[in-house]
Amino acid sequence: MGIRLYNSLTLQLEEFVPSENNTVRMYTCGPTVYSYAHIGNLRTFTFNDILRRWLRARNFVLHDVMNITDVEDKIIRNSMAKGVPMGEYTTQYEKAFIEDCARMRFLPPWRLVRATEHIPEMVAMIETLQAKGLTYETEGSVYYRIGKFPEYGKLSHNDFGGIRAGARVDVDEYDKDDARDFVLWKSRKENEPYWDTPFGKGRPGWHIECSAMATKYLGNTLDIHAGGIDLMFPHHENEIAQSEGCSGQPFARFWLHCEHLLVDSSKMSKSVGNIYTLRELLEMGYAPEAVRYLLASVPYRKKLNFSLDGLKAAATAIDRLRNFALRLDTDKHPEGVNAALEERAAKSLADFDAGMDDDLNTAEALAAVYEYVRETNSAMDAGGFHAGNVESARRVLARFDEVFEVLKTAVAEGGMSDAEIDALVAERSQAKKSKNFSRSDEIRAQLLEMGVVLEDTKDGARWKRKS
RNA sequence: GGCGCCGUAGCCAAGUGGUAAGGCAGCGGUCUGCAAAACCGUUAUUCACCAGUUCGAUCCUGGUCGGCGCCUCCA
Repeated sequence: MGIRLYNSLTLQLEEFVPSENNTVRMYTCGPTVYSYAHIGNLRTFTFNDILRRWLRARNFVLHDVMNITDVEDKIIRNSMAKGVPMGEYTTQYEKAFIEDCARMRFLPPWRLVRATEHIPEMVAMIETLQAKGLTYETEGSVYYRIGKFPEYGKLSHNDFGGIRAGARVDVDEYDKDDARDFVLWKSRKENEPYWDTPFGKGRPGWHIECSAMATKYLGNTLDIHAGGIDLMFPHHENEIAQSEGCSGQPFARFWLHCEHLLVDSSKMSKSVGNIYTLRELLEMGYAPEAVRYLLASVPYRKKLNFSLDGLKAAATAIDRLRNFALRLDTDKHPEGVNAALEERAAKSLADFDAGMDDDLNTAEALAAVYEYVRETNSAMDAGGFHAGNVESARRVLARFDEVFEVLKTAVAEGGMSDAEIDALVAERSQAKKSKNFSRSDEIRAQLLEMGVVLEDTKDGARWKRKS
C-alpha cells in the first residue's frame, strides 16, 4: 500500500500515484508578501514541507512550484501608504519570508516564482479565455463569466443554484454581472502600478497568477495542488475555472487543504492580539525547531490549537529524542546484538511509515518513535541494548528526522567550541575524581552559563548544549 | 439563513464495532558528593449528553448541548 491522501475534490482518501512515472508535479500557494509570516501561515507551509519530504522519502521526484504573490491589493495599499515603490516593498518581505523558511527548515521548492515576472503568461491565458468567450469587460477590467463554466463549485462543493443569474451584487468597486464572476484583469487606477496589455493598462486579478504559473511549469494537469483551507473558496475554485476553461483538461488530480490554526482556541485576529509571527516567537526565546515540531505534530486536516504552553511542551518532547540520540553515542553498550531490539526497531520504522502513508498522520508516526525510544531506553538501563543495536536505532531517528527535521540544534553564534567544552568537562571529571568538589562545581556552573548542560552518568560525564 | 468540521485524562492529541496510542505537566522511583540532567513507573472502568441499532458502541443512526470554520480579505 502506498501513500493515501485525502482529496478535497472527491472528499475521499485516495491512493496517490503520479500521472506519469515517478515525478510528482505539485503546486502550492505561497505567501503574499505584504508583512511577516505569522504562525498560521507557517502551519500551512509546514504542512507543505512535510508533504514534500514524505513524497521524497517515498522515492518520488518532486517538481514542486511555489508562488510569491508580489502584486495585490494590500501590497499596493501598504506600499503607497509608505510611499515606497511596490517592488521595493515586496522585496523586503520576500527576503524575510525566505529567511523564515530557512529557520523553519523548509526544503526549498523546485521553483519559486513571482507573479510580477509572469505577466505575459497571465495575459496570454486571459486572451485564451477571451477567445473562448468566457469573459466580458466592464470599465476596462476583464471578468470571468462563471455562468459559462458549469462545473464551478465542484471543489468547495458549493451549490450555486440559489444565486440568481444576472444579479448585481455590489462587493467592491468593480462591477460584475454575476456574484460568482471574478476579475481576471483590473483596470488601472490613479497612481497604481500597471502593465500595458491588449486590454489596456492595469494589473492582474488575484487568481490568474497561480493558473498561469502552474501551467507554465507543470503543464495542464497537476498531480497535487495544496494550500490553506481558506483558499479552497474562492481562490482554488477560480483557479480551476481559469485553468480548465483554458485547457479543457482537469487542473489538478489531488487537492490537499491544510486546516486552520487557532490560538488559544480562538481564531487569530488583530483585535484579539493573538497573532504571533515567527520572529516574535524567536525573540521570546523559543527555538524554531519547537515551532516546527508543534506545527507538524498535529495532522494537517485537524484544527491545530496553538499555545505557548504547547510550544514549551514541543521543545521538551524534542529534547527527549535528542537525549536518546546522545545516549546512543555516549553510553557504553556491551558488544553483540540483541535480536529482539532489531525487530523492535524494524517495527518502529514500519509503524512510522504506515502513519505517514495514512494521509500524513504525523501523530501516529510520532507515537511509533516514542514507543520505540521508551522501550529502548529501558533496554539500555537493563544492559540489554548492545553495540550492534546502535545502527538500527540511528535508522529510526534518521527516518523520523527525514520528515520532522528537528534533532539538529541550531548552531549557536559565538560560544565555546566542542573541543573547549570537552577540555573543561575533562578537567571537571579530574577535579571530581580527586574530591575537589568546589572546583568541579565551579566548572559545572561555568559551563551552564555558556549554555552547556552537564550530565553525570554511570559511564562518566557527558554534555549537551541547552536548547 | 446555507454548507461543513469538531467535542477523548490538567493541557495537546491518535484511534478502533469487542472493550482507550503518544507527547507535555503532576506524582512516585532509579542514579548522584550535593545537585542537575537523564531514565523508568504511574495517572481516563471511560471517550460532551440522551435515545436507538447490535451479543457488544467512544467508534454506526437520530436528537440535544457546546466550540469552531467557510459562504467571494485571509495560510
